[in-house]
Amino acid sequence: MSVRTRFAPSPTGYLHVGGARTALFSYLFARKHGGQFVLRIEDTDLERSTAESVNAILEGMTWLGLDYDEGPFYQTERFDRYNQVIDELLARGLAYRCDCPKERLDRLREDRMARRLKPRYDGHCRGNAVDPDRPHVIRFKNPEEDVVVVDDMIRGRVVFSNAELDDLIIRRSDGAPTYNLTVVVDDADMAITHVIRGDDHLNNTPRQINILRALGHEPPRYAHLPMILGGDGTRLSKRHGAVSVVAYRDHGYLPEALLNYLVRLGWSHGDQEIFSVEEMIELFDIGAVNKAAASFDTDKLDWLNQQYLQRADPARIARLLSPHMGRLEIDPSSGPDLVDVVKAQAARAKTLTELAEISAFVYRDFEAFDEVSAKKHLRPVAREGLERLRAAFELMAYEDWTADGLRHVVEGVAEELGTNMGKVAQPLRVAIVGRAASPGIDETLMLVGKDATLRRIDTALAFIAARAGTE
RNA sequence: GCUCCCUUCGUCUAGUGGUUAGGACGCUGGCCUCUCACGCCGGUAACAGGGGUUCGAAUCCCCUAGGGAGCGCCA
Repeated sequence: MSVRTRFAPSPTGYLHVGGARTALFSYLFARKHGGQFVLRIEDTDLERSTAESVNAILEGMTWLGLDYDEGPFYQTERFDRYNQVIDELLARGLAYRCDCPKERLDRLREDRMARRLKPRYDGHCRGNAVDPDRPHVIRFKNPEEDVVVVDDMIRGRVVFSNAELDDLIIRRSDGAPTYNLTVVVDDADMAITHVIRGDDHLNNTPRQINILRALGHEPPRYAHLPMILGGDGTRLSKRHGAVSVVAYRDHGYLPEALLNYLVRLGWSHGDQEIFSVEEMIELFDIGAVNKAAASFDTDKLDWLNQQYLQRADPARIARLLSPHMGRLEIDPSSGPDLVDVVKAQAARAKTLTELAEISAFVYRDFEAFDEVSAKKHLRPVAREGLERLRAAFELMAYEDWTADGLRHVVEGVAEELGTNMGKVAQPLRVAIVGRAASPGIDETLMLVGKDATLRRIDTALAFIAARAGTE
């Protein structure tokens, strides 16, 4: 039988990193075994499910490249099927109608809590003939004896006693089926062989297995993934900044970097840190996934993103960078090829957003010198060097404005002055970039171009003069 | 409260009875160097606690502590 996994989010929010990792692991497992990966939208909670959420989830999946073979299937479109199954359970005496009033249920709950017991429905209506025409819910008749064994691919053997379980509601009084029923029917109908999901579902699993068995199905294999915690070790939430995967895209992260980060959360392969998707598929082993929850560490994600920024095709990075330049109101087509900028800058940024910020100087004059840099490098002693450089640059023809030619000019001026490169290049760098960090001075000059270089040196000389006057 | 799950550097992890407890991020010292970054070399830092079992425990067992999940006409 071919392997079939599924990702089954409920559309009550965006796709967050925890969900994305669950989807990734399901995807990898299916791909590794040559099986299928199914997307199912669990939207039976009409109150909280929204179309925007569905779109956000699909958008996140697409951005990450987690392509599914079937779906998206929507549970709201399968109510007839669920009801058919519930009726069958009812007819076979495996489920029953219950009209216990809320007050009775509340009292039961309080009673049991007071007696230090787990709140649990007592099966009061099991033998009652409840009028089908009066308001009621349908409960599944859970076995009272024995145990249910979950042979989890990550947790190992987990045993639950049926005495701990109660007769759960499978159809609400409004006629809508509930989660534990729909999951089971869908996983069976969709021939899911491996259920990979968050470990918040581990406690639901014995109930689902019981329903599955009542329906005459063999349960699938289960793998319950540990949760992902925020950087402070608490549950992931909006407090932790960008929790939506699409927000990571907007903040300038590469999908392959996020995927790589996520796959290493709870899983590893020796000392390897960098994995392409192809490698993940080849090496991923669900049985080797950790049991303990992991904390999300933005610093490490940043490092990975920088690694990918350096290694990726510059042309592709340039395309992705363009909108980030746009956000700074810069039109890259107005200046040097963005691909050249990417080649010069890629190793210097952690995100596309940062890459755009540190590259803005190529396309437009900066507004003010970085205070610390200017104080250190734009001093009267730098004046003569800048003047000589300016004179030399002015004499250069536009077609000679090359990295090699520019480096010779700067080196030449340093030699004339009998000083080292740093004494000449740093003031020049601050003059044309605005701060003391940029690619090599030759590359930097080349990207900025002759006109802007001369203009900015003039500005810097004026700055030095003004400063000399006030001191 | 009850049931289930979890526990190695700050963080992600390797480790399956004998290791100087390894790697990565971060932090940090240095090298490279026209700056920053990259890269390279080095440092910092962990087996939650207590009992067992064993010649020998991070590894096996028990207890405690701490954390998490579930106990819904949410999923």
